[in-house]
Amino acid sequence: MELPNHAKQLLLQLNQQRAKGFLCDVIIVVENALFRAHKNILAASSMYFKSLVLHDNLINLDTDMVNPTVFRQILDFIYTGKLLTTDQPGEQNFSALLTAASYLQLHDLAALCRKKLKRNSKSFAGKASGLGVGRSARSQRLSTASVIQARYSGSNEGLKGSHSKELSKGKLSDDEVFISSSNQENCHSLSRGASKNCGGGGSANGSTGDQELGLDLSKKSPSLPVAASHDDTQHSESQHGSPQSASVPAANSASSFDESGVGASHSIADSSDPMEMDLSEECHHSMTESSQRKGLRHSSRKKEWIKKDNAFDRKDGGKDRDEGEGLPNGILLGPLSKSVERSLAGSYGADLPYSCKEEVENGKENSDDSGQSESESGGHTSANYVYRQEGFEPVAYGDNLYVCIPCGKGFPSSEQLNAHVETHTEEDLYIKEEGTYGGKDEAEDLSNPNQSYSAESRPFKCSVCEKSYKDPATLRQHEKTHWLTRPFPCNICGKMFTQRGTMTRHMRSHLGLKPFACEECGMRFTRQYRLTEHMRVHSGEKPYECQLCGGKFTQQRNLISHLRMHTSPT
DNA sequence: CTGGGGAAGGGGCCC
DNA sequence: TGGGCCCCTTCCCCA
Repeated sequence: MELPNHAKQLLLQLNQQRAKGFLCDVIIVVENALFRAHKNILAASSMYFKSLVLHDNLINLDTDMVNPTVFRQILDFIYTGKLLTTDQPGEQNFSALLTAASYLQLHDLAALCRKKLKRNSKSFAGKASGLGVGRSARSQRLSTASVIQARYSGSNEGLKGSHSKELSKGKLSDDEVFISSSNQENCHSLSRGASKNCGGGGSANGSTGDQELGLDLSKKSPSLPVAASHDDTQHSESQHGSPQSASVPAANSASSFDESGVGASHSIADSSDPMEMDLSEECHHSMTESSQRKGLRHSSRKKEWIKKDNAFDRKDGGKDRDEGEGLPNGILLGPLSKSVERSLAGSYGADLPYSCKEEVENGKENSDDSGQSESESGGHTSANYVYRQEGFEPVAYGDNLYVCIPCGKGFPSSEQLNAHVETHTEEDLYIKEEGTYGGKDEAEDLSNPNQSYSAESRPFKCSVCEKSYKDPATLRQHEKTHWLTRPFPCNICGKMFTQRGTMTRHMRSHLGLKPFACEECGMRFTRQYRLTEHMRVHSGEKPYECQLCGGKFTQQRNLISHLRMHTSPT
């Protein structure tokens, strides 16, 4: 007995899950693009992947061996068994595919490509120029090898693996020759241990030297400008979307996020399949330049690397704001991956401490939110950066490395993401019922004093409820209370908050930070207000008086609970 | 044992 | 970004 389509259906489901980011537990960084996938699938497809995903949730691939376009094809191939063609000329594409497949130990795919190339052209070796790499397979191989040697000589350890051993034995296939020259393994292993060896030392992006310090870590996340200058095309509509109207990528190529409209000159930008979350060239370059001009801030007007200064509380022992400059764990690839990996090497595995933010905004709430989010929620030991894509909803916010692809919301853990994904059965990300929203009850709404304010004094009205505010910032702050997903997670317990201040305050309780001390008794408090309240114990002041019985209280809240006693039926 | 008050912790939210 | 205030809740003490 056998279900004929079982495997196919299973793969289909998995691919759909990949499209949604559901249960994805690994991120593959290719040059400037992120791809999400399932470890099991990758491990099943390649021994190389298997070794990579064994210990890491983030995989950096050697950009000399694979570019985002090719990797997207490969990922699609892994999940579907089908090789989708690109705009690239066939030979170039297959050549690049062969290189990448060899590198990734996807032997079936490599064989397929070889066969295809042989069929297409007998002179493949002389003609083929690597896609996006601009070299022939042969020269690519050689140059890569030399590059690797220059960069990593003497640093092979840890995962340095069977490939190099086999290479030394001279029994490698073409595929395997590539692999041995990959820096991936080195970086991979180093990233878990002493990734500094991968960081300042070399960049697979080919930029010179020290990218590790290329970020302007002192820069705080700026407020997001309004109105994107949409470059064009595919996803401009999503720029106008509220959080729930984020573009939903097609499921057949689930490889992450679209960056259409930017980086058009990039080698992958002309792909018809808008799935990469691609750090655009501009962004990437700005980083590179920045790294080259260490300490200088990039001048990209449109996109920028922003610091997610997430030391939760400076007063409370938050790390120095510029600590990132001295971060020890340089990562091999570009700044994003470096930072990602660095964060992965940190205390809270899934942190995405850096990202590139594009200052392209629609000026709507979601944009602001992302901006705010970017400046918030962070590990207590790392600065966070978020890559913000033009025309795309907020993606990975700080620690929220796990991003729901359909809506673009980020989550600090895969569990939370998975829980969130299930909510997509709901039409709306807002809990919006008649007269009830966001867990608030009607009574509270009706008692909302704000409603009595005139429209003149409070012109900024919430689109969800009837509350209105004096300024847009407060309105934005308020509107977050309607969101299903709270943007500010606690890095310790994962609890989510609508406001950073609340999260920061919450973090104090984790760490026992009580900056406010009573001069009388030495008792310490997490909040000034508590100290003020407490001081009444010493002064004997009881400013809160029950109008019914005359009872006096030091705390208003105790008066309130006392009043309940009066009013309760019992 | 129970209920009330005192004191405090923590979250929500507006300013 | 932090302060301030509101709310809910808990813990402890005591009558």
